[in-house]
Amino acid sequence: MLQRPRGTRDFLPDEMEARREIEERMREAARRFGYGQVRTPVFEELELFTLRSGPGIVNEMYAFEDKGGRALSLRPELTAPVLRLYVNEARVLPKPLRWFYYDDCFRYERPQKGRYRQFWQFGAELIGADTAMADAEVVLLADAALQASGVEYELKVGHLALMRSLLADLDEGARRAVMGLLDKREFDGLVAALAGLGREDLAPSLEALVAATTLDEAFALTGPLPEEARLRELVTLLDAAGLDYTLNFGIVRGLDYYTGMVFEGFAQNLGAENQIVGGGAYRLAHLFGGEDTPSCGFAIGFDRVMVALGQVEVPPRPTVAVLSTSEGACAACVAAAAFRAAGLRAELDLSGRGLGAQLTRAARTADYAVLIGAREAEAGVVAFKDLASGVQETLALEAAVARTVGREVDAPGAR
RNA sequence: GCCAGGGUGGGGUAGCUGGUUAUCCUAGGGGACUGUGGAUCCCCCGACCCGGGUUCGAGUCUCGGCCCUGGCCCCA
Repeated sequence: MLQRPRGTRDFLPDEMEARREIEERMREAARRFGYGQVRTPVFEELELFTLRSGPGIVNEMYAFEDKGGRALSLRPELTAPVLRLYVNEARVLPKPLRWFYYDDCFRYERPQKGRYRQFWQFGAELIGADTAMADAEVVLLADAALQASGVEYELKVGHLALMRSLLADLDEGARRAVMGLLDKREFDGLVAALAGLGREDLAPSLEALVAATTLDEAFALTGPLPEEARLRELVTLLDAAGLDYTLNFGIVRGLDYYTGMVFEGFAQNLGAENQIVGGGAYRLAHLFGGEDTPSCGFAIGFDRVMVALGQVEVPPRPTVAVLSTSEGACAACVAAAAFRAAGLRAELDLSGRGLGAQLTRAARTADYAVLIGAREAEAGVVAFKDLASGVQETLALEAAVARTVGREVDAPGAR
């Protein structure tokens, strides 16, 4: 038997309902911030991603050559494609651009909890704004989307300038190594690495910076920096907005194009892969041939949010089972159409079995049953049954539809 | 790429010191039941991941592969 490719998943209707529900809540959050959706191709020129992330990532990508010999790859992330879109198509649009996206990405990695080879990202990019308020807006949108989903998580906000100022003397390779160790809180390794560089003196202040939880603590370690005023303003804005977060200057965020503010969010019960959002201010457009444009964005690991949420309660939609004998088949189709037109879910019974058997099935899957046999068809009425209460009435079709519209559905114990 | 634990009907499982027709639950189909409820009863359907080895005989032991789950690495 054919198998689904490794690291991919199939989604059945119940799970899709839950995913669509959460997607819709995030989408609505973005809309309320004035963000519009963009969509880019599922594959791009390979170079787009190596320009952003370095040649080393080719191994982790679904890279391939097409029949014309072009080096392409399924997208492993969406920030680079969206910025490529901006450079290609949208350079002259009035700034700032407020865009969001929800699409699938592909990485050739070893699957584990919350990590799949095809996964979905919900994210946003704010392009062409370079103020503390722009930074704040992006963090607040990320939080709004996650809050709307209902996931419980911890938000950490930081700024790269502080750590970089402490490491300003180191060459790039050493700086990367040190930042990587700090990101993982590997202080023993850090001390050893600094010793190898002859800079043991940095260890205390670096460890203190990672532990710092206030701006005053952090800037006491670094001294005054040009970024200080904007960072202080950002914190003031986030606090005024009532955001629940902590400051953390140990956030590294991998790559060099992040320029200032950075943030990450972590959820519980996710095992080793517990980061559900990451973002920050960056400059990327110039890599793709555009002007050097300040941008800020984030990406939410949608599948991880779904794992962290567990069961998602989707508002029930009343279902009408339309049951009929052969004499009532035509009337049943008409009745189903009337319920559908009223916004209900109407399911015809296709079994051709007796009404008793049809009702047995309906009782498990529906909230209401409409029965149309020879008697009802002849009289031009329907038998309308509320499956929760057991009450049955003989009504004109319009009256039966009216019985269901706007009515709350009780606990779906009948399902 | 590395490590650990796993793969038995669609889902969940028993069998694991090798031995007749592989257990049970559930789901699915049919019937009792051709106009009224989820019950009950009966019947049916349907599985040992793949390949090699040991053996008279392998779901069971052994080797390799594939896949799953989680962890390491990585995490744009």
